Amino acid sequence: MTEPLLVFPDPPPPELVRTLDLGGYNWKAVSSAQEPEGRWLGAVVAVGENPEDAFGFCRALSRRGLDIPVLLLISGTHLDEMDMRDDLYTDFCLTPFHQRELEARLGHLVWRSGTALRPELIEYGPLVLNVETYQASITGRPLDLTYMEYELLKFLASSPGKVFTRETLLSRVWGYDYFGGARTVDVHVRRLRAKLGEEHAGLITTVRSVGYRFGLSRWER
Amino acid sequence: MTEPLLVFPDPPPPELVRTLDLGGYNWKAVSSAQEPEGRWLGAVVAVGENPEDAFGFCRALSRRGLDIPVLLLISGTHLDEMDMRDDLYTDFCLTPFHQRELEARLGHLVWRSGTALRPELIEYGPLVLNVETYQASITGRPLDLTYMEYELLKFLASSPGKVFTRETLLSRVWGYDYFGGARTVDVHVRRLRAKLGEEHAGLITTVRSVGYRFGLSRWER
DNA sequence: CCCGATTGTGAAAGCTCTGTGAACGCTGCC
DNA sequence: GGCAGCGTTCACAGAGCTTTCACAATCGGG
Repeated sequence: MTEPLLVFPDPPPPELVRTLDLGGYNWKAVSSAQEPEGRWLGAVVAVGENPEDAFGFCRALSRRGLDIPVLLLISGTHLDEMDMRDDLYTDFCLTPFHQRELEARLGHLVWRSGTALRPELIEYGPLVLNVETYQASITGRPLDLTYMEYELLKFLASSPGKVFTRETLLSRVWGYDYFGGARTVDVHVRRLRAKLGEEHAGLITTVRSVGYRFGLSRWER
Repeated sequence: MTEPLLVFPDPPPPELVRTLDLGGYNWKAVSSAQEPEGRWLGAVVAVGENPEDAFGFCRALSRRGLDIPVLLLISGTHLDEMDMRDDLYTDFCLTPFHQRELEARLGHLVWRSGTALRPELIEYGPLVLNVETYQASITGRPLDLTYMEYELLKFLASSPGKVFTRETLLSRVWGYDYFGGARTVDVHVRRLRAKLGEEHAGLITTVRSVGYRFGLSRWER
């Protein structure tokens, strides 16, 4: 079974339920962004009488670090509410909707999270991470990484060049509710560097007083 | 002026032309994917009687390596044609469309290529600060800045031409509760100037008895 | 042109941050 | 129970950065 879709609000509009069930989707309705745990394929958010409820939900999702595509169901009369809120949604569908259109949009959304957001291979220069098999290799040489090492490297390598603070890494890699010392990150980075080998240890650079960065150390892009 | 939108076919449907012009978009219609040269914000592809024309155009775009978002204009009767072609488009809009919906989708498409694809940059003349990667460069040459140097330069460059007192800089860059001497600012400015190089040291000017300013004021020079 | 105020400069002290080795505790397996 | 692998924590030392200070240079007003 594939990962479920997150649906807001709870209960959702009946015509949405119908389309989701007819399409064979695995879904779960919630009434707050605090509830969802684990992994989600995407979110379908119905904008009701009070648009702020829906937008608040979207905002809470991204604050919690759930980086998933969001499909908005919105009536034409509320279209203006979407101005300047591009960051809160991925796609939208006007209500009342045609069954076929929503199906197409859902399908596209799912396709997107299945490919664009989740490549099975993460490659950067000599480094290759196979997300499916949990294998990593550099210059063809296989890396024997532990679970946390793998997760950390995967997260860093997903956004080459971007600097992450230790707090961000702890919450995104270890879990948003993780409670532990920031030096844990240091130690894992050290072991990663050691396993990458002297030659490639520089793939992970330290940004003093900020955190760590993967790749792009020498002003490219 | 911003980069133009690519529109297919040539001539495009009149109601599309109307929306594009009303929205103030810079656009150009083409009848083949071979024509476009240079940079494009995205593409709007109207699917007509013969859907294969449009899809062929999209396919040709990606084959040419134009990695731009594509908005499909398609009638409900042709929705089935989109099955298994998720890779050819980014978003779609059913025809006949409501002016307001197409505007919203266009806006979202443009927003996407303006942010998701581009790093967050602070630019001023030859200076570029990448906020995400904590990297800075001038005339393409990378600057190796320390944390405080970077923060100070970022703050100054965010308001070109504006003069800041040392006290303001201390409270805004170092922190509102910072307790230290004002000369600290001087020293950091000096090292920034040194790293900017003789040629660009003047980017930070001293305003005697007041403070420092980044960039040239309108009245000088 | 002189003098006080302000800013630039070099060096050194002091502090913060990171790398590192080692130890601890936990878990699952034999 | 003993053991091995893993994640976490800790203490310490070194490196790098920030801040301070004294002094030189510069500016502007009288």
